[in-house]
Amino acid sequence: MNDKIKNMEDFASVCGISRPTLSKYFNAPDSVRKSTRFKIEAALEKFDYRPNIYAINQNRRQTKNIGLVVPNLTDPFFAGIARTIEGLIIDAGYNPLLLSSHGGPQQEITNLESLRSIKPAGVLLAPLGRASDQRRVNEFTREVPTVLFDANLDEAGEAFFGSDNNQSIGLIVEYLCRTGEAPAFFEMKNPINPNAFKRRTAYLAAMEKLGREPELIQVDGQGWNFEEVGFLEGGKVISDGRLRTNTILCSNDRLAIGLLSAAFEAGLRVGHADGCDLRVAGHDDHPFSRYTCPSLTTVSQDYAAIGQCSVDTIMKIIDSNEKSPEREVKLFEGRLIMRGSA
Amino acid sequence: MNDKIKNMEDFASVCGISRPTLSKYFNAPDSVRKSTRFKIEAALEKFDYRPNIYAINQNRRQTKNIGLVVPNLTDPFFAGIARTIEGLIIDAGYNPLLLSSHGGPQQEITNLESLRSIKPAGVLLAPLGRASDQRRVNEFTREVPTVLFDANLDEAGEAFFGSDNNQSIGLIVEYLCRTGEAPAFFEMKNPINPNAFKRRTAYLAAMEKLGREPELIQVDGQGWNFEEVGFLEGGKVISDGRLRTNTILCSNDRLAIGLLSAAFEAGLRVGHADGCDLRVAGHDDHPFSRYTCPSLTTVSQDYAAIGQCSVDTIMKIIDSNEKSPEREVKLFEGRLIMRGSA
DNA sequence: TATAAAATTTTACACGCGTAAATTAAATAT
DNA sequence: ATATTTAATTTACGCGTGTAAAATTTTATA
Repeated sequence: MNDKIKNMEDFASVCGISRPTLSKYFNAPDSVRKSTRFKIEAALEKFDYRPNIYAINQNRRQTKNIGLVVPNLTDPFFAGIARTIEGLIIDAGYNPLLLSSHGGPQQEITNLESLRSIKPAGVLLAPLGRASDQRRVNEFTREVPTVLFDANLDEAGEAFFGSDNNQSIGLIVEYLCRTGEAPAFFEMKNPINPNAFKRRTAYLAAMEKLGREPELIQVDGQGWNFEEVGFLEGGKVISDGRLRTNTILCSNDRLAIGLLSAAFEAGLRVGHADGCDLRVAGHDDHPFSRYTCPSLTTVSQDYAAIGQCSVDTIMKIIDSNEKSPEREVKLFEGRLIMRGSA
Repeated sequence: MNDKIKNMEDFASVCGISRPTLSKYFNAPDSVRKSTRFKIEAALEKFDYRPNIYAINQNRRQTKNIGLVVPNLTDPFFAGIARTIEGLIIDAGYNPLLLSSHGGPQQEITNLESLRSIKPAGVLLAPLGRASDQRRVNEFTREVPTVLFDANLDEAGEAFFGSDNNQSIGLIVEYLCRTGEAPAFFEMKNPINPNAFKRRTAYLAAMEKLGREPELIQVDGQGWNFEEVGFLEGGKVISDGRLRTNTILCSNDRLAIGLLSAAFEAGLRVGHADGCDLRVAGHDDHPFSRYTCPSLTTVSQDYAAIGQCSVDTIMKIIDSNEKSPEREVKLFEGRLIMRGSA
């Protein structure tokens, strides 16, 4: 009892059973006789043995690891999604490995490479999108079962689940047009974030459908400091008096947060009430958009559903152990979140 | 050349060298003769062999893994720190494993347990603080070389590096007193986040030192939704007219963000300019505090230094392969960030 | 060129587990 | 009580690497 348990062999002997049986127990506790299960669990109380994870993974045909790659963890939006999906992976009996691409295509590839060495059973990838190194991502998805979410890439992975930008942007454009002046669309000229181009296109389509003249406000700025871009460039737009409308729809909430800050400093009153100078709306229902001044009108994405669907699908692929014949694509609808800013 | 390389043996033969030499190369490329290094690297171009990480870690005395545990990744403040430290770990030639405790002591222990099975060379832990299961954290730190940062726990780990709350709170209290009315201190009655109690104590000490009457505003609220608490409870404080001063120092920026939102909705003008009703200050220099309305006056922590120091120390411990005789503690000074709100 | 030093190879063993086939023991059904 | 099913054991092998010691080759030094 006072000797150290070093491996499964030792532990099997103190349990009074054989090592292969023990191995079976650790892989599926219910697959052994009840009486032996009690023996094992009693021994587990006394000794603090746990199987060596490296030896396990070296010999298993498949690991229980699932890779989870998001574009940028310092963006609370992705941090929230990641946490949700992490939970779903654990519930499915797998071990999530969370990696952030930090907004860069190089890091994205590095993440996939480092996942490859971990031999994951599957990967859930929210790619950077246009910025991604498509060739190398495709190469990866041919070798490892992968489901894309949030942003799509041509023919990469077994499936894609994301938001229907046409529907969600259409929703808020319609709302804005119905309740006031038609919105201009505020975005970065060369946006690095996923879905930016989709949203631009969706805006143009929605405006055309409503018979309104679209107005794109495309500003300079690099990288992922969207609040800063919204603040600096939004400030210029305001002070230059370039606006033909009093309503601005931002490509995402973080740009809107910066723009709200610029409007505040310029002394503009933002909102839909009488006496307001400007209406501002965003997209994503960012965790902080409830607490901007005024609170931000936006569209929320159904990330519970997208996450659940992504995890279910990767599990199905893993279990069936075969690539699905056709690539599944499913888009989820956004929900209008009406608040003070528009 | 068309046969698959399955292991180091196979790869050694196509390189024309022995397997142990190859093993040596992968562990330290410069430890082999230049001519053989070229042979290996030429072969690496042709074949896509990479050593099996599970076999490696099973046989090494030590893995190259470093655990990195933060209280809550959905808080952009911690997400930023985590990213910084991740980079430092990689630069040191180690493999970071990032885990978030999601604000809960149970998850914190789960994280440590799951790290244990990975047999990390060392762990950098930003604990929950008062909420932590101290006994079990201590148990862990006795078995695995651990450096604490951000929040301290009695005698846990080999070292602690964090901010000097006395200095930083003292700094902003002094500033606020010097430029206007003395601040009340806004915080949660039962705060779950690290450092909250330290800051309360620091506030009381700073006020006493300046000969001012302290005023604690301790509000209800649970969990990590600090913005919501700041908004809801701050709104009550404002509407109840409970304030004896026009200046509020919040325990952290996220509370301040909520409070600013409440003040805005109540029609109060926040800032230090003439005609303002309220001054609000925070602590941490949260990534979004630049873009609140008005922008938030706060104190920034020196996380570049804290991160660097933590990584350097864990590396020193790993290299020397011995527990340091005494527990090192080092506190870094904060810097006043003067902006519009106070 | 002889010698010393460094790098490499050979040999051999270890790590801790998964897994498969054949055998034995126990639980369940007849 | 016997036959049948189910579970456990035994035996044996494999996974892909680290690592140590001794023997050999290559390179650097004198």
